[in-house]
Amino acid sequence: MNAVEHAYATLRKGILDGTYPPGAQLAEVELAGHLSVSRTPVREAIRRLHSEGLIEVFPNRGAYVRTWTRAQLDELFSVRALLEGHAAALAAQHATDAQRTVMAVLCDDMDEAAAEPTDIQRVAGLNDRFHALVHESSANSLLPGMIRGLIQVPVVLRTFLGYSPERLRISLQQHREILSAIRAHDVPWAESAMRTHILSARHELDASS
Amino acid sequence: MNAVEHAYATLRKGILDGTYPPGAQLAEVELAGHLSVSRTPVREAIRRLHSEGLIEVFPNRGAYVRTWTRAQLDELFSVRALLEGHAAALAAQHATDAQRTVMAVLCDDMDEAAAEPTDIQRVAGLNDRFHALVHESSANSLLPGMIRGLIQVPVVLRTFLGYSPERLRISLQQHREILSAIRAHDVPWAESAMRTHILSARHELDASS
DNA sequence: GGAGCCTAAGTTGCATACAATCGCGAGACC
DNA sequence: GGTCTCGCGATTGTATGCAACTTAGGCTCC
Repeated sequence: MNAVEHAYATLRKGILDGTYPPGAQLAEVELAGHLSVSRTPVREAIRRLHSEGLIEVFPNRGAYVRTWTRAQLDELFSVRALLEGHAAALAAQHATDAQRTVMAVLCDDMDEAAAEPTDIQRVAGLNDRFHALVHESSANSLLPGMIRGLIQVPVVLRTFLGYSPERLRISLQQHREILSAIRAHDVPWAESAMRTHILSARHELDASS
Repeated sequence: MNAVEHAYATLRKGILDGTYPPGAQLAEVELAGHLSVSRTPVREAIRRLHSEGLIEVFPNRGAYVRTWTRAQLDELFSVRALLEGHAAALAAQHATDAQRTVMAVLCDDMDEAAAEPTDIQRVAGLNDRFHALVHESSANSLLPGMIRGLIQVPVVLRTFLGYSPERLRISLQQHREILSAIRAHDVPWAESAMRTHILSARHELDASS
């Protein structure tokens, strides 16, 4: 793997898993030493993470892990509901049979993984793949990239981990409903089901703090 | 101005005004010489433009001005209608009196500038400011940045320049309607008027080719 | 004659050295 | 005692040199 990719992946992972908590400074020389690369690829990785909104950059003063306010997270979920709803609507029109089949398999796998309380991490991974597949099925070349920039925010990813078994069951049921709508080629239903799914998660976030 | 900013601004301008046409290669050494800076800031500017979707980067093979297909432009306008419509809806709820006043002034200025056929460029500038103000008035910290990434595509910017006097009049009238809706705090009206404005522009683009 | 390889030129990727800028603290002055 | 200023340490910003990769051309071999 090339140096930039290595630095980018490691930094991103560190931000998401809390190694670099919100507000922490990302000093170039320190990171370069830690990653065994020079400052150049570190700088490039930092700029890339900045463009994705994961970190803030102050000219001549360094880069810091971005902090999110409650209000910003609410805005984020609103926009996400808008875009993911649109993606689901398009998926209801354009998803291929193969894509529908994989969605069903992912739903089954999630049910299975959810039965084991220790597999939460695995459920989260399958959840990501399910959503990514819906975006991809929209046959729109812009949406996946735009949504990806939204859902990688740490808090969004961690939302899933705090779910109760009951709440998790509801979330998986919502996936089933989205899939049903896409299978039925029912555009408004798909859009609405996805919006419900996202806004429901936002409510959970608000309630849990 | 620092070197990166200089390189970024110059490159971006060159891409938008056609100095670097779609598909053209952006060689680092050549640009560095032309801009009187080293390759380092040029590289950073290129990466930034890449993250904004204006150029494509192939690892080890260079950067090229992005080309847009008809289908991608259609998708772009669809997403834009979605996001700008949402922004208008929020603006109807949150715009301040001062912001509404400036919107009205911008509409007046556009009418004035549109009377002179030579001032098309000025109309385009005022149009940008009007839309940016609506985004800002949404009181949402994510939307302006996301929409900005969409509307800076060369073809989108140039759409305006090809308008007939009659078509231009319609566009300005649509601005007035959006403003009326925002003034009336009528959320669905504002969203709908903005969507109409964007999708109408998309139709114009389709028809003119 | 055609396919494959090999070499060389040109480009990007990365490392390192130097320059510019910022922030903080010590000191002087009011 | 408080405030302003100067200077130093630390960090980012930029330039340049070398390494690695890609590609195109010509050559050899089949």
